[in-house]
Amino acid sequence: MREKLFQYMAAYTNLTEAEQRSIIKALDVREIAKGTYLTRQGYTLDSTICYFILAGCVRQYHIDERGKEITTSFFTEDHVILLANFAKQDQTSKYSLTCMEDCILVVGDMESELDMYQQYSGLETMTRRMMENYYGQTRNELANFISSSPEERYKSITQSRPDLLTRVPQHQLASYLGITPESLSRIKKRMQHTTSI
Amino acid sequence: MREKLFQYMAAYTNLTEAEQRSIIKALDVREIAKGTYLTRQGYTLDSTICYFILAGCVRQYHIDERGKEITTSFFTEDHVILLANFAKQDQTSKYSLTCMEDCILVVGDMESELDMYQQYSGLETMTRRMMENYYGQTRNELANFISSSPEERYKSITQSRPDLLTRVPQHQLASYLGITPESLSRIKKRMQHTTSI
DNA sequence: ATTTCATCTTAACTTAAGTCAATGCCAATC
DNA sequence: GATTGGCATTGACTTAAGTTAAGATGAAAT
Repeated sequence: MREKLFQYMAAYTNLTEAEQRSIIKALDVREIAKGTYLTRQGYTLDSTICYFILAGCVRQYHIDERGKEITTSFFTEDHVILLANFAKQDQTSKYSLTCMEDCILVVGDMESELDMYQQYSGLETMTRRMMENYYGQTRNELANFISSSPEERYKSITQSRPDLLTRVPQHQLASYLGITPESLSRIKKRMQHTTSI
Repeated sequence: MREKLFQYMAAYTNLTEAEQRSIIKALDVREIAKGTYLTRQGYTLDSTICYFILAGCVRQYHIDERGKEITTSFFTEDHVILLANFAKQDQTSKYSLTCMEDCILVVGDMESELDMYQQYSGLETMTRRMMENYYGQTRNELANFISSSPEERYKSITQSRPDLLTRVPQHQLASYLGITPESLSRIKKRMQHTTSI
């Protein structure tokens, strides 16, 4: 599974293969069981921790003021989660993170990565580029969400992330699209009619 | 105006003041007139360019398939724009960027910044941290947008970015909230009633 | 086999946003 | 001062999403 990291890193780095190998060897790769929580809303968190998803699916959600559960992200293969972004001022977590499947994650500690950046000068460049990319992707995701209606969002996700349709329950997917499960049901029904003509 | 950069950089860097000064001196700071376009939808763009906003407001928008203009970002003070994220495969721009006010921007070229990273070893660390932050902020923005209704979004923006309410026309703000100008009008009217009780 | 539970769907009804058209407002221009 | 154009609001109407409640399905548990 570590092998997957080579392909991924290749796009961002000019580190030598030897360097890549020793970096990857040093990484903390963990298998984490379905149902495990990486953090829970309201719990104090270690904001130096980050995750890179090699395999599996991690759901981000929270319970809002009215007691409703709202899913705001599905992190899957090649996605990165920075717990720093989950922290409120008091260092408790705004969101819960739960593994929807058995996952294989690289667990990173931003503090100890600083040592790695010292050892491998190209590594921080790689990380910077990756972050620039994640930033951009997320801005585009946001732009997409703003510009489209619930129905368009659903169509769009069937294109961009078709795996999600089978990997996660519909009511969580609905929530992630900003609508109720009932609305998603209706949208799918509407689409059956119009696409079969 | 360059002075503002010191304060901002301080939060991300351990560069010496002398280093910071020479970096800032080397930056390309430009005054750009209201109405200027930084890029236009459909035009070929230079995806190595990035902007840091020292003062002013830059609007991101596009014309959708039905010919409607949709505003998807307002970049203001301390925000960063990476044109790389605007590029389609053919290097034309998905979005237009226009200055809503006279702006003062740091105009960066990601290529030539590589030289700077060589000269100042702490600079890339600073950029990496900034990008990690932007990534996180945008993920939270997206989570916020997903979790809230149009009315909640409007309330939320009056808290988080009250300046926007006066800086940009209402119909563009409405679009940015994912609704029509008419709906925004009604939301404001509703709120007058309920808050005055 | 039965129960339990979660999930998805359907229906009836309410609410809010979209649409279309008209009006008022203001600032810029001639 | 009259006119134009852009913007914000309002009203009437349509459409779609939210809400509530009731079934249908299926998988897991007993």
